[in-house]
Amino acid sequence: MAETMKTHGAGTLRATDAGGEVTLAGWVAKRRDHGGVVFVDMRDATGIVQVVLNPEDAPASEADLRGIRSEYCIRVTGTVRLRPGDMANPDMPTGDVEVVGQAMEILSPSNPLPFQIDDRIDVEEAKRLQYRYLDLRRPAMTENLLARSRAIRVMRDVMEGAGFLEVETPTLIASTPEGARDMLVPSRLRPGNFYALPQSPQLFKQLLMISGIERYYQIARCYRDEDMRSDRQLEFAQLDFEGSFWGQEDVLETLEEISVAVTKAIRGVDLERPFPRLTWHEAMERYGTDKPDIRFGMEIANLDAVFGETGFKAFAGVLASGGTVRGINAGPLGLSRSGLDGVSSRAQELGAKGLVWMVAEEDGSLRSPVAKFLSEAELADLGAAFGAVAGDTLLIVADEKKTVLDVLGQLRLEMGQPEGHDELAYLFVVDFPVFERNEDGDFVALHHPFTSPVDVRKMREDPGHAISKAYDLVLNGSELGSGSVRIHDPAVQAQVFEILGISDEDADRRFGWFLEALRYGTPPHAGFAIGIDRLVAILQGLPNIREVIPFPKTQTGADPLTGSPSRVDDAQLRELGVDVRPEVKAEWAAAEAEGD
RNA sequence: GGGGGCGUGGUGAAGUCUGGAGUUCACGCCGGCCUGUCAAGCCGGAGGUCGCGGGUUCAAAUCCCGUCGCUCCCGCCA
Repeated sequence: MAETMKTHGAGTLRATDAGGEVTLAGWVAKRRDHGGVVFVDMRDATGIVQVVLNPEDAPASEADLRGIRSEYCIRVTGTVRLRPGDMANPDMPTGDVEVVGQAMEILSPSNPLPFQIDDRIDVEEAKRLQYRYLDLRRPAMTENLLARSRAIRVMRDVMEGAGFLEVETPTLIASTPEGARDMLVPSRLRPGNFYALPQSPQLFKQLLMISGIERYYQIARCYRDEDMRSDRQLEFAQLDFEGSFWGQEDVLETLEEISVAVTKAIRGVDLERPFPRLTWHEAMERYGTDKPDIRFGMEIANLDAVFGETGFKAFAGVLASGGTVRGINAGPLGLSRSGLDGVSSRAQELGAKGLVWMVAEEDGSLRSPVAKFLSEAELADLGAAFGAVAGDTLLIVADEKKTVLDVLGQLRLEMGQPEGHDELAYLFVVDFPVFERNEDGDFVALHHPFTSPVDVRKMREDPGHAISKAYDLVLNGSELGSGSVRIHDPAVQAQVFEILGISDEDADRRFGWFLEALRYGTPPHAGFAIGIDRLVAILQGLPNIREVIPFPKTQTGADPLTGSPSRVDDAQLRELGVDVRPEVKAEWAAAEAEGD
């Protein structure tokens, strides 16, 4: 690569470079001025190396030599040498060598810093985002961007190797009010009209299948105008791909290839294939969630049979009304009475009416406030159902099924989820239902309405229990992405819309262009989208995806660095044919009066 | 839309419960000394609207009300 201002990367120098003359350019990560000799830890994109500036070598004027400060941008020409005596620093990759400066020039001084650029120092995230360009100088952040770049490159390698064509789809598209809120962009050429930013390239990639592309992929930027979380941003990146004449197995196999390659590239670990698979039903029954963390056991046990004829009124009542009794063996928690009561109130916070705890004793009995209401046989069966050994804590919830699974699934995570990220548990969740009921009791698509059912006739007869050809990829309890075999038959698509309560006119108005396209020899096709931010964050062992996004938004959608989002001139709005509503302007005025 | 946590010199924290002089610690910054350090060391110094507004009180970083910002979570995210 052409590089006229420097000959080497600071972090690349090794003992084998000793004796050579180098020119480095980078930043002052640390300065240690001994009055005579000055040590400078010099950092560039490749890492850090120690530079020795000795006044006897006259590498610079006395003013420059004493004047350099943290984060000054400097250039040094000098000789690489092995560090004398026992001065090697085993904690640095470049610690065997140092650069003896013969010439040092200050390329660009730096203001005093708003915070120290040091991986060992915690700084409030808002401050980091305000000065993100400084935050990104930290080696840990550089490392995150590197991991991200590497992940994307490996994804491209796998896709290109498999004959996929990278095709870009538009980001100014029609709004389809379904699913997440759309990010809207007003149109100047058609005042009062709006584009939406894509929540995913879904329909465009299906169009590409109809176009005969057969194998498409894209590193796609997607937008969802919903509230943020540690694993959700307004805009995010996905590896989106789709294949014609493809089924579920083709997609899952490709996903394994991608996951294996990315994990190898970032973590240096070889994953075992095939990945475990759970049906959606199994995942819900055993883990209380559709994205189980299977790095630990603590599976949910169904206790309905144990309490089939119980005299314990609370459980009997729940069972009589169609509910269920289930529990988890949380292992040797060693909690006091008040600690256990704390777990109980946590369960109530999560929506349970109550929680029964039991502790297995040395003699095999179960200690619990409700033990006196249970028969010998019930207690024995319970211990067996949980495989309880002395010291184990059993947590039992009785309620309607959804509540029980919700509460136990969450408690399971809170009691058992491992802290670290050393272990990586990928799995596929398959056989999702086609529909779920919303709060009004209407059917809504669990995945999206273009997902193919396994059996069309069964779907018509009993939509509530219909299985779809949809699947998710899960890593350590996080949903990395989802995909499905799509509907390629317009008649099936019409039936799905019908069950969803979307009238022909509605479907035609919103998706007519797409339904029309389906009528021109659409190949069977299937695909997937992997959330790149989440994948890289988990592989890097990070708690939130902002760490792997160079310029993320805060939870309220702001960028503290650039000040977005911001108000715009009335003149701009007028051109667009839109106006800010009076009540919003009133809020602005009130805030200004407050001196905000 | 709702719940929890946080906001104190440039940075991070303690102080807040139980009101009593802007008090403390570490880092950074500025100056001095110092030629082998590597989170250099020693000496000295500067630096504050305790997020903001209101209230209670003789007295508020501390108690009360409101508000803003950041964050975690629920809702939401087909």
